[in-house]
Amino acid sequence: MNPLLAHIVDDDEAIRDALTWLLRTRNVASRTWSSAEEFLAAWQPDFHGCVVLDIRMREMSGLECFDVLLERGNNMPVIFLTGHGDVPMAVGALKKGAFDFLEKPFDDNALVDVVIRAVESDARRMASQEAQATMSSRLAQLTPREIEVMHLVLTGKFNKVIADELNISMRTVEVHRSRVFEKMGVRSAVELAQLLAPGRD
Amino acid sequence: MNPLLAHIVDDDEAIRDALTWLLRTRNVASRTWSSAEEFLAAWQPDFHGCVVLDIRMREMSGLECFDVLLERGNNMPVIFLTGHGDVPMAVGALKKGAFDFLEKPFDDNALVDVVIRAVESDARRMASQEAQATMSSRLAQLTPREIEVMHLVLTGKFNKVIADELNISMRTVEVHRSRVFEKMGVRSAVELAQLLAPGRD
DNA sequence: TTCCACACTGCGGATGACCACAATTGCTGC
DNA sequence: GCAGCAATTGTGGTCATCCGCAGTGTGGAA
Repeated sequence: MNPLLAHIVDDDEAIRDALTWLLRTRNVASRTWSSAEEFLAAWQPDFHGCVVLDIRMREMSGLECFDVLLERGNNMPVIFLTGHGDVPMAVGALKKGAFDFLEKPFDDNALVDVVIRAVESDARRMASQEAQATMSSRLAQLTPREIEVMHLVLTGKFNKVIADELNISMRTVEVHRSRVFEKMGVRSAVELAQLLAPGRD
Repeated sequence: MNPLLAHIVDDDEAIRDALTWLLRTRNVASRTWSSAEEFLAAWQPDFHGCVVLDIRMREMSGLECFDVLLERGNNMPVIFLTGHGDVPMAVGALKKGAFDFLEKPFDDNALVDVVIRAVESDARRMASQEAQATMSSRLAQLTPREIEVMHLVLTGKFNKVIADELNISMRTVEVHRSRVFEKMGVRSAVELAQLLAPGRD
């Protein structure tokens, strides 16, 4: 259903092939690109899995490619490979959010383990992001006034108080409140609060 | 009120003094130790600020010291300094949660900037941890039955339904519910949900 | 102009939440 | 045994919520 997938960006065909083969034996599919430019041209916001990125490549380097991905809002974990890395480079990459930073020659199993952790991490991210997308689409259905009322409801205020603050009648607040519950698919203010505040219990 | 504080662990007195002086000019206080052992012996769970940790020291290394801190549940950001670090060492430290990893010779201003970011980050952590501690102490005051009822209340169920599920009368549920609100310092189920689900809006 | 979404309001009733008053049972510790 | 806490239940009343029914007004789209 959700195939594990690694995006391999390296200008060395031997590395690409070796990695692809290695990952296949561990049940992870691969897509390969021979340059950062090529990968970036193909990249879409809905890409999932992880990125294995060689640092030293002709033209655009892996680090530059990473920066572009960050600008574009990429969410996939990025694993760097390098033969000539130094400490500041590794530190900088990790602090920017890279998933890992491995030096060549690397242990095959170690790399595959890292890739698997990365794709699994991405799968978890996708799952939580999906729930969030549902929320956003529901919130988008609310009228401005409904959103306003919803926020006040979420503070635990009585309808009477909300009515006073908005200078409208209690009945109107009730109507908005009811519509909010209906559109958000909940049956009480508590459920709404839980929905808008995930990760609990 | 909350003095910015750096814990400097380095067996080179010249470095300790230089760092202390540098930080003082930027309004950050320092405490210094000449070995990891000495620092660990003094360490208390309520230490705050940040740790500046040299990696190569006689006896216990900075990395070993870091591991001990992690076991003990240290929360302070740890900044590593090293003259002979390598990439795997830096990557390992950062993935374990180190705040930064700097190579000597380092730029004075850069280090001070990092330290300041670290102590500020710790101050934020302390603030949120404090709120969480308040929560925990309040939750600790609840009886088992009250906690049980609270969880059901937080699902948005009616008192009647909760009563059925626990095989008790509605009146009893009301009493527990009321005590929960009282002990948790809230006035409605929505406020309770907000309290137990921070970081929203 | 007609239709429609949105905001607004009132009335009255059913249901749920909350509370003061009052009380019983069981267990723990002095 | 008695004090104290936790859990339990009932009565009766007040306040809040929820909802159907009914209606007004406004601004934008067809």
